[in-house]
Amino acid sequence: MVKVRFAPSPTGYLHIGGARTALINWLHAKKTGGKFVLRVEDTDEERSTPEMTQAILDGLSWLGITWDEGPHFQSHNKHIHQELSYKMLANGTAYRCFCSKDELERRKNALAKPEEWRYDGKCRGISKDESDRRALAGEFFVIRCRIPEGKIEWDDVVKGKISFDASQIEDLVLLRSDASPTYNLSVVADDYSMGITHIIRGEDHISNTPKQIAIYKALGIEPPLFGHLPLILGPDKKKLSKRHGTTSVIAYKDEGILPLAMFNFLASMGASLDENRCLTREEIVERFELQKLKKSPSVFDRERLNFLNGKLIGGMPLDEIRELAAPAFKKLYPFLPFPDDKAVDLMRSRARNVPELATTLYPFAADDFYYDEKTLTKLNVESVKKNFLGLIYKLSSIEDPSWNAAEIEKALRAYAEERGIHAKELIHPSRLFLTGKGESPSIFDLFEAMGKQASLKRLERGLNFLNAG
RNA sequence: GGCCCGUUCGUUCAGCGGUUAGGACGCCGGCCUCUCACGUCGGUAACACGGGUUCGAGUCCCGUACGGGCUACCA
Repeated sequence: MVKVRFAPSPTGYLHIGGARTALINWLHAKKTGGKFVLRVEDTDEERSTPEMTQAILDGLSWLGITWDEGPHFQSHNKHIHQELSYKMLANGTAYRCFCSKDELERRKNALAKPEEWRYDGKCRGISKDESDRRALAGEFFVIRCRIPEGKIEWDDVVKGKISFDASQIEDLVLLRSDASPTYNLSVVADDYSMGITHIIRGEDHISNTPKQIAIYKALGIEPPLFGHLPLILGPDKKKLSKRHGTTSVIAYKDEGILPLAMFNFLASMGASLDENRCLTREEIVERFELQKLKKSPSVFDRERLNFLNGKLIGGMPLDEIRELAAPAFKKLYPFLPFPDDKAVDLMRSRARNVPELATTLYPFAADDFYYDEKTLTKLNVESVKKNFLGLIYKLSSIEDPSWNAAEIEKALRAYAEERGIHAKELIHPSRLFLTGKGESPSIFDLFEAMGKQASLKRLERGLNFLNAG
């Protein structure tokens, strides 16, 4: 059975890249009927915090990524990892290195090209007896993995064949001088003990893979399958980072991005889904194929995320929209009543995110809004002063039960004809008075959704405003 | 510097030896119309370069260029 894992280190929020890695793993698990396990790589005690762990969990949950197992904490397995390194020491695939950091640094800098430094294997040849003796005597040491000669290669699930010459890989440290296990050791140990079948992670781990394969082999274990995902780039084609603005996935929640939109967006990077709408998670699972992922990196395109989000909002069931918009509205305007469904339904098509929708709902709840300056200056003030009292009178003559878009339109157009003016002369100012904006949905729908009383009140307010000013 | 990975419209995803190189986002224009959005119709725009292989190459191979990643007793 397929078993995959997402193994973040809790040293920061769940960022876009991590979220995508998690998502791909999740999709592959779902697609194959496998399991998705969550493992927190908290072995860096300096930088790991419980808050960050929680933040990552929250991020995943928000996206709708659920885990079948875990979260496991890598730090809990420390002693197992230590034992493993001693096992390697015993079978000769690892050895003690007594070089101090300073000494290593010195040797490195002594090189003509220090940047080409790799551990020189100085302690490789120390005999077992001498090694034991020095260790016993209390000398500090690290345990390093003995990388055998030859090639280390694997068939990457997404990239294809990748090959490293062992000479390029240094004898990496397995156990530090404080006896704490190193990342590569811990990862191998945990992946093995958890029965992980596919290690799907970011491309930035490619160079770790030969090291880990070497450890698997030293331990006499068959390595799992590896798949390395291309990174997500910023608009400048560099690895996405804080410099590019928001990278924490959860921050998009506050920007009004819906989890499903983000899910679609992330799933579509490097994969071909239906580009034109938001799919359900199930549909995405159906279309997903690990082997078909693109090998080259993608640029994070906020425009497309927005598009997807807008599509999602436009096509959602009304009650779902209300549930999203109501809290957002409450947050913006704590003391105002939330407008009814008619208003929500009317305004949703032009909103690309939730806060935007909430903002446009304001005129339905209150009438103290400002008028858009630009639209105001374009207004034919004289015409309004001349005609609006009559318009208000005309509209007020519509009986309450007949207050609907069709009737209102009939009345307004009839009135325009009576006065010998174009309907636009009434429509545009009405729009401004009703919403404060120069653009809105159909004015007649607006009248209807707002209700007779509120509509007329807003028209009066507008007229008074112009008369006063 | 070394090693590894990559390279189709501005962005994104198709294309898997024979296509007028397609779809989407963005942008521009038309339609709809009371405005904006939606929708719809149309337009813009790409195979990094050079060599091979082949009757034929975006598609296969090799170089070059460019981009990216890694190069810790971090993960």
